[in-house]
Amino acid sequence: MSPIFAIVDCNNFYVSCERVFNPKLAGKPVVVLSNNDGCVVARSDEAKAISIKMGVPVFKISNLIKTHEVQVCSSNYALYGDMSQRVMTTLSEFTPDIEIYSIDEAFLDLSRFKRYNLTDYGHRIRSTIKKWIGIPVSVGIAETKTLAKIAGRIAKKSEKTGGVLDLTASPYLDRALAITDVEDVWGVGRSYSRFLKENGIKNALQLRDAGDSFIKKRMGIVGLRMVRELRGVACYSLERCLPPKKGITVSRSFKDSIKTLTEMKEAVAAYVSIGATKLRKERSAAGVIMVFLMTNRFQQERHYFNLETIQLPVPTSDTSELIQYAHEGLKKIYMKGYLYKRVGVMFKDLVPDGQIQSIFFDRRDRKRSEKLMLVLDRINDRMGSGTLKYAAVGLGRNQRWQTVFERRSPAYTTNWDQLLKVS
DNA sequence: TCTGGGGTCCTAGGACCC
DNA sequence: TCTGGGGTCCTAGGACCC
Repeated sequence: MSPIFAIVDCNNFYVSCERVFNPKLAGKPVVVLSNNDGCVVARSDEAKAISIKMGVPVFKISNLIKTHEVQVCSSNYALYGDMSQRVMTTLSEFTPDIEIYSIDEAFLDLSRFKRYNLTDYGHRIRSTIKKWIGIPVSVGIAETKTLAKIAGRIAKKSEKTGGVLDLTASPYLDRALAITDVEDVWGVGRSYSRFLKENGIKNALQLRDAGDSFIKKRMGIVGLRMVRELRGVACYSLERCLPPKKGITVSRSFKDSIKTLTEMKEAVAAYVSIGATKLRKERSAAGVIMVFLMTNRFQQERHYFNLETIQLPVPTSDTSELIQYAHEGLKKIYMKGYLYKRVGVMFKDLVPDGQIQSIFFDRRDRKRSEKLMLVLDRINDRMGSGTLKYAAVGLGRNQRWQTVFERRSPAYTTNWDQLLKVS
C-alpha cells in the first residue's frame, strides 16, 4: 500500500511550551533565547509580525523589545524535551506508524486511514494535542514527505485551513505549489534558493516542472529526489526507528572568554560527561575523540581555532577514561595568551557496545567500569543529572565557563520542587 | 558589552592497489 | 612524441535540516 504522509509540526514550539505554563505570555510577542541568552531561537507569531528574525542576537533588537514589550525567555531544554515526549506519546495513540523527526515534528503514515476523511482525522489529532498538552500543531497531509511539508506550511499560515491541509488527490495541489516560494521547499537552503531564482525557478511549481538533467547536474542526486517528491513520487519512506547515531558532539560558548587551562579542562570534563552519558544511552562506545577550541569568531584579530583527534586503543564509553584522553588532546592545542570563547568534544567512530574489539595489552578493568557507569547513570537519572559528577568538572557552583540562563522558566515538569503553584 | 548547538548526506579529489 | 584504466577507501568541504 502506498503511504500517505502526515507531518505534525508544533507551532513555535519553545514559545508554545513556555505559554502552557505562563498564561501571561498569551497574545503577546514572545521570544526564546539560545544558550547564554545569546540569539533568538523561537518566536511567537506576534514576534514574527514585528519582524524579529530567527537567529538574531538579542542585543540587536533591544529597541524592538522595549517598544513592543516583547516577553523574553531563556531556553529551558528540560521542559521542551519533556513536552516533546508528551506530544509524541499522544501521536502514537493515533497510529503506530510514526517517525519522530525532530523535537517538534513527527511524520505519520496515515495510509491505514484512507477510508476516512483525512482532514477530519488531522483535526482530531490537532484538537487532542491542544486539549491534552496545550500545544498548537499544524498538520500537512500528502503523498510524499516533501509535499506533506508544503501542506503543513500552508496549514500553519492560512487561517482558512484551521491548521490542517490535505493535499492528497487535491484540485488545489498546483495552486499550493505555486504559492510556495522555492526557498520554503524542504531541501532548498540559502545557496540553492539563490541559484534556482537566478535560473527563473521561483516557486515550488516551477521547481517541480524543472528538467531532470539540469537539476541532477546542478543539485546532485538529492536535488533530483526532491523534485521527484514534488511530483508525488515518494523517495523517502517513514523511518519507524531511529538509526544509531554516527557521532556525538557537545560544545558550548562561554558568556565571557576564558584564559586558563584549568578552566578549559573543567569545561571539557563537563562536556565529556554529558557526551558519555548520551553515548551510553545509545549503547555505543567511541573509537575516536576529538577536542576543539576557538576564540571569538566575531573578532577578526588574533583568531585561533584548533582541533585534535585522538584514536582510542579500545572504543569506550567510560567517562573518566574519555576525560583523560580529552584532557591530553586539549593540552596539545591549548595555547597560552588567547581568550577562548568556546570548547567542545566530539565522539566519532561509534560502535555498538556489544561489539567492542578488545586488545591483548589492555590494562583497564572494563567490567568494573561498566558497572560503575551503570550506577552513575541510574543515580543521575533518578535524582537529576549532575547529582554525581567527576571532580575534574570542578567544585564551584558558578564557574565562568558555565552557561547562563538569566530568564529561565522553572522546571515545571521535571522537578518536584518547581511544580506550578496554583493560588 | 552582548552573536547557539547538534546533526545528516553527498561529492570531489587524493592515495593506493591491481 | 608518446604517457592505461579501473577499482576502493578515506577525507574535507558543502549543502541541508531542526
